[in-house]
Amino acid sequence: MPRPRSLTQDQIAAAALAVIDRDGLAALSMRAVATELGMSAMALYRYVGDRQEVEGLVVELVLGGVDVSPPPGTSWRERVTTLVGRLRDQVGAHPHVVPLTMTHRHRSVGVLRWSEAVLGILTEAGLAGADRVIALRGLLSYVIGAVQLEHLGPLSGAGTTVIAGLAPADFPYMAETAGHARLVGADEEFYGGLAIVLRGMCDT
Amino acid sequence: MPRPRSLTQDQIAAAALAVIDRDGLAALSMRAVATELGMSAMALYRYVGDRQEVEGLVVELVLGGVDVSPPPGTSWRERVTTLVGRLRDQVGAHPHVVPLTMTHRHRSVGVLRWSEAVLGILTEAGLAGADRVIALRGLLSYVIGAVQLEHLGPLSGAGTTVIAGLAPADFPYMAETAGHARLVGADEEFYGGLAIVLRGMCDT
DNA sequence: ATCGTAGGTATATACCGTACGCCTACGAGG
DNA sequence: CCTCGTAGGCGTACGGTATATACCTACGAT
Repeated sequence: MPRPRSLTQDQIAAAALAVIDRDGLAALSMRAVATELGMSAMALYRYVGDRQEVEGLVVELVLGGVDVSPPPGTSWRERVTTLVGRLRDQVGAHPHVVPLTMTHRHRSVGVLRWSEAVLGILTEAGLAGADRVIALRGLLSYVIGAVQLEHLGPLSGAGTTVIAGLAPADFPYMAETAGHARLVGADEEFYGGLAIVLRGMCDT
Repeated sequence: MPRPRSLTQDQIAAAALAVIDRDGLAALSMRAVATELGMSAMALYRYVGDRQEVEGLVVELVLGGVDVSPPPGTSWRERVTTLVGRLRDQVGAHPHVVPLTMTHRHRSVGVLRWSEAVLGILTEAGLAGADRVIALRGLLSYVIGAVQLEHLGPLSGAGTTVIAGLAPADFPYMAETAGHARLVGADEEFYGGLAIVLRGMCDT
């Protein structure tokens, strides 16, 4: 065989992630990734078919790094909380990737492995059939939404500006809540919401 | 004053939404919106500063259309369920807009009005202070995540393909769950998950 | 040493957002 | 009624994007 491959897809993913972490998601382009790798833009197309595929690789790199071995010797709720927390931490380490995780989540085997682990714990908790399906999807929904809310919320404080500038009298509850919200940390908020979901999931 | 404005921002938003609904989100461009309105691309910049602003207008158009008047004469859980359902329906009517709602959610007064209404119901339910903050954010997280899971999941069945093709023996729970999942309708799944969140939110 | 495969690059196309400059339609003041 | 200034709308141009195509070339097996 002629000329061995000089690049792996992981290297491409790592280069793309480096670009995103450094310059933001908008800076991700085939040219930028190629430059990061010291190659021509078109050279990438020997390894990926598409820009979309590069994005998928980045998501896989980020989401695949989650440790899905459940912590032993604790209650099922604590174990799920740990797995959820690890997912959150991994995404939180690369905030700019958040929008990508959404678009490419469904093709990630990392998410699949994570879901499999969570399903195992839910099964131990006594859930089965449709209840278990709904519980997993509910959990996934919460995590996806919460992570996005956390990282895409106050982008440059624009959200707060809208609240502050727009007739506080018309939004009395929001105004009051905003005061409380400042005192609630991100962790407390995230794990508090998670506790709500876990509490409602089954009786035991 | 010379020459009255011939366009409102709502017309631009409607045109952009029409493009998105017809040709998908990727087809959204200043040129496409302008063509939809029968104008030159640059004419839009008399009314909008930016492509981002157009996107914001679309989100506002979609999210602002949600009726936030709580249905009378029912329990607080039912009322929240109704408001959440209306939000889901509105977004569900324009699935291609989902990724935009995420990016521009924080600047939407529609979301603000919706949150205000939900907060009112939560207050009646006896929630206050940090609990209420966490409950609202938990609810928002669930809705955001669930809507995305619903509309961005099996994009052209790619997700299912991954599950099916990838060693069912390594993912026994996922394989089994997939069977159950096919029998659970989207509505059942969505409102089932919502019920979990509402159940865990407070005791009464 | 040679040859075919496949890596890498250079070029070209089509599209994008948008800065700039021009023409012109229009409403108010004389 | 006529004129004038403002601001609407458009044409062009620039720099960016993804990617198709065609080419040269480095390499490993023969």
